[in-house]
Amino acid sequence: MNERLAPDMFDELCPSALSPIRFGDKWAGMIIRCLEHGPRRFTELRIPLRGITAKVLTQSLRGLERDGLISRTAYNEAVQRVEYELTPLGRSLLGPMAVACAWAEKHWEELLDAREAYETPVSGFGRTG
Amino acid sequence: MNERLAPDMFDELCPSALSPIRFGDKWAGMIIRCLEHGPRRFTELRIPLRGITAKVLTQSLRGLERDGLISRTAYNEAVQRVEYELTPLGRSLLGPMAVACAWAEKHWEELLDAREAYETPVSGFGRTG
DNA sequence: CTGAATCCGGCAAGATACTG
DNA sequence: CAGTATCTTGCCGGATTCAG
Repeated sequence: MNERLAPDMFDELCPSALSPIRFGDKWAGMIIRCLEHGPRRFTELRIPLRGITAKVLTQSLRGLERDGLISRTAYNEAVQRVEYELTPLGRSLLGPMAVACAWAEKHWEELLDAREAYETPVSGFGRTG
Repeated sequence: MNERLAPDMFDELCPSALSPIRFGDKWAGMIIRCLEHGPRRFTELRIPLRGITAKVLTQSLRGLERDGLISRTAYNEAVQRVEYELTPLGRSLLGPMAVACAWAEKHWEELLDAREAYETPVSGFGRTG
């Protein structure tokens, strides 16, 4: 169990501003998903969160810890090791997250259309017409 | 139907940063709730959203409109009147919002406890210990 | 009444460099 | 490996003022 996190675990434009539903800060939702199947190490988390800097990842993890959604465990070994894991409270968020994802998936086309329609108003009869 | 919006429709510290689930920007979730039972006027919306400035309300409304979640209708009458209303897409968000609210209500105490515990680490054995 | 214009402070997010 | 320190930039939210 607890296989490697795939580098392409998330879509290229994730987190997308197109979804109106957010969990925590910019990266929190993705981090929670990464922890869904067991504890993960700091560096391990950086793989699917392409390009996230250590500082930003630390910030987001601290926020989740503060909210009681994840726990942090440091091991005193030869090689430094720190693991993050979902708390029961954090795990209870998976339900609402699934609902949010289902909604986004179902209405993605509508969201795209709305955005496009707003950007290109009909023949100039926009707000100023 | 479509009674007045109560000034105390929302809790005093709403929107609260305590809930990790957000809908749109800071005010979007509350605006959507305001529109749940029918169209509302600009000034009418300002009542329950205590103290929101016209600029910020306009911004949030524009964002919701851009996302296809609400529609805007201006009436050419003696007194200027503009109404905002949920689109079917916007209305479809009420489900996920109910889920989010139920989650927050159920786990509110845990969230408070987590926050408090994080602020006051046990006898100094905090991160730096 | 329903905004638009302008200005501002604060904070989020990232780049970069450094550390135990 | 798992961060911290520092700096910079951009955006968010709000105050104030003005307009159709």
